[in-house]
Amino acid sequence: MARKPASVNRKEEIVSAAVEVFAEVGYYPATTAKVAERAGISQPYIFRFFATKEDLLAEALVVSFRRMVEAFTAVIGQAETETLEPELVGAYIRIMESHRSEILLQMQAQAMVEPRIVGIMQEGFREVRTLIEGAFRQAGIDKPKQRTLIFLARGMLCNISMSLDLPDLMEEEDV
Amino acid sequence: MARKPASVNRKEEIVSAAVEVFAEVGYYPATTAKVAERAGISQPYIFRFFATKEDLLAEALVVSFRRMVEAFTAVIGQAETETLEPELVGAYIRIMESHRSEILLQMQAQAMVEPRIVGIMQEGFREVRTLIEGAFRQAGIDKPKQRTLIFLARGMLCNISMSLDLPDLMEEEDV
DNA sequence: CATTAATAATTGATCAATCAATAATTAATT
DNA sequence: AATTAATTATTGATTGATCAATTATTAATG
Repeated sequence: MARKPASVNRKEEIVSAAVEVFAEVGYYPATTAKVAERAGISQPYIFRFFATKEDLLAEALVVSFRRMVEAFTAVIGQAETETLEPELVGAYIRIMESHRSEILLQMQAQAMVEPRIVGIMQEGFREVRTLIEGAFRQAGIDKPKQRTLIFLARGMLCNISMSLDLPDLMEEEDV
Repeated sequence: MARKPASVNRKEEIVSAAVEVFAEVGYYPATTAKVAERAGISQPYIFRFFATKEDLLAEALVVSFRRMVEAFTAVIGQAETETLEPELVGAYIRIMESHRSEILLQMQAQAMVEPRIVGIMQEGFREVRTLIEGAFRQAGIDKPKQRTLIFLARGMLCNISMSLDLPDLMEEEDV
């Protein structure tokens, strides 16, 4: 077989492929062979970069939380007090559109029991929560804790609405 | 091996065992052997009642939604308008306490892609949503659609808080 | 030519599902 | 009532497939 030319980003390419495949078929049913195929490399070569499939999942989750935190941080850095919350909502919607697979993967991980994965999810949630609440408080928004809870809760329902293809779930206009 | 005496509830016993085991280790990593052990029967005997492991999952999910709908229906049938919403919240919390595993299983299924499972989840969510919104509307609660969304959203965040052991996530008292 | 990047081939374990056999129960027959 | 026949409930043993992970090789690069 013709060999693939070397790449500096091999590791990132594998993570991106993994996120997609894990989201498409589910982490457990997903095979490392499929991930490799998506990344355009051979299956064993994944294990040059990740000791186990779970390591790969862990890295994918860390990346997805990092992206989210960076997106929110950018908004917080430049939004006016009045528009802060809707802009954070907007940022989340943009992530859901541009990185749907990462959200789908996070959803899977929310129900996993592997201690390592639980730890990463705890850390990710705590970081996001702290960031949002701090921003609300900073902006002088009333009842920041409560507003943060509602913000996160809506996000989680929004995920389900997307994953199960139930747009009605997010309808809120009472006429 | 000494045979187990016949039981009329075999099927329900298997479903209950499956819910527990699926919740404890995850649906995919869970083996039919573990489910059988929990149910106190032999592994192959599961397949007398369920053609596939997925069939068993499907039945478990249907059961879990039925329980939830029944609990909410009972509250709706007897609650005063003023206390309707808090009582529905109370009913949900009681389910989370008494049937934690069913909630954990629903969470897993929220991110699954198997068409059959997606269908069951869609139907379950739609039924719950319709039930709650109808009750809010019936009770003359203002903005029933919006209130339903918030109710469901809180429920979903509450699930995550439970599954990831992050009680802080549901703290809402601003002092 | 030595090092690094990559693949091919293989393995060992796991598990859903099948199949054939047996224990328990019920029904029929004396 | 005892005996037998038929049916149902349940298990033991096995299989065929799948897959993460390892090892041994080969191609590229500087």
